[in-house]
Amino acid sequence: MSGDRLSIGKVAARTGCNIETIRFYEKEGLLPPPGRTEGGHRLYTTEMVGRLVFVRRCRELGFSMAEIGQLLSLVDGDQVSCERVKDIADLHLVDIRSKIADLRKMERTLRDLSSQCSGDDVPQCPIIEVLQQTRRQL
Amino acid sequence: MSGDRLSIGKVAARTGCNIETIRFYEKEGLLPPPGRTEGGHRLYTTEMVGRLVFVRRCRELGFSMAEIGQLLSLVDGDQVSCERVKDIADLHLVDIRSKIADLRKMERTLRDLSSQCSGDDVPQCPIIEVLQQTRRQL
DNA sequence: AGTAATATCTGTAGCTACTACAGATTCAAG
DNA sequence: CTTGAATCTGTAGTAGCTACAGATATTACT
Repeated sequence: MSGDRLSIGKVAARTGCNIETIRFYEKEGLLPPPGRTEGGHRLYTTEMVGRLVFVRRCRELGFSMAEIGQLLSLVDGDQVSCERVKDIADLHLVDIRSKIADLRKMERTLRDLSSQCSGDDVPQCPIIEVLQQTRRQL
Repeated sequence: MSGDRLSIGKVAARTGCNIETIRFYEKEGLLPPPGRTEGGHRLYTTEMVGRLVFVRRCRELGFSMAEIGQLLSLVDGDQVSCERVKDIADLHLVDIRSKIADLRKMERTLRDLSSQCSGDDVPQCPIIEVLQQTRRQL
C-alpha cells in the first residue's frame, strides 16, 4: 500500500462494484487505464474512485453506458455545459417515463387477467383463453 | 400455396413478428418445428400461427421466454392447470410492480436533479455536482 | 420452358451491461 | 521463502432478439 493508491479489490470493496465490472468499464472507455504496479496490477487514485462512483450512480439512474460516456466527456471538457447535461438528463427522463407507462399497461392487463382466474384446478383457464384468442383485447 | 399452409413470410406479415424471430422461437423450443416444402422451406398451419400469437402476446406482457415455455407446457398438457397459470402470472405481476417501483424512484431522483438545473450555459452544473459527491443522496 | 426477381435457407456475429470462469502470474503475510 | 490470496488476460455465457453472408428455392413473367 504505497500512498493513497488502491488495488482493484479495495476499490471494489469501497464502491460495492464488482472487480470484473471495473475492468469492463475500463475496456469500454468509461474509466481511463489506471497506473500499474511493476507486476502489472492496477492501482487507482481516489480521483478515479470518484469517477467510478459517478458511473455507478448514473447506472442506478438508468443511464446507458453511451449516455454516461457523453456525460463524462462533458465533465472532462474545459467547462461543464449545464445545458447539454440537462438535455441528456431530460431525454433520459422521457425514456424512463415511457418505460413506466409500458409497465403500467402490462400491470393493468395482467391484473385484469389474473382477477378473472379463480386459481382453482379447473380445466379451462381464462388467462390462457384470452391469450389464445385471435382477436386481441390487450 | 397448397391448402391453408403459410410460408414464414406470410406468417410474419400476418402476425407482425419478424421472420428471424419466428425461427428464433423455433430454435428455442417455443414453437415446434413446422412442416417443410420439398425444398426445405417452412410451412405453417393456422394452429401454429395461433401459438406464435400467444407467444408474442405473452412477450408484450413482459413474460420471459422461460415463463412462456412453462405456460405453453401447461397448455400442451392434458388439461390446463388454472392454478399454476395463475401462479406464474401473479409471480410475474410482482416482478412488474418492482420494476415500476425502481423506475419511479429513478424518475423522482432525476426529476429533482433536473429541476435544480437552470439549463443555462454556466460552468457549474448541479446535476454533475450531485452525481460527483462522495456522500450520496440519491 | 427459361430466366429473373424475390423469398427462404443455415449459420454466425452483433447488441447491452455485465458475470463467470480458466489458467497464469503477482502480491502480502508469516 | 513459502504459502495463500489477489490479480492478471482472455474467452464465453446471459436475454431476446436483429442483421448480415452466401447458398438454395420458389414465383412471376415472357
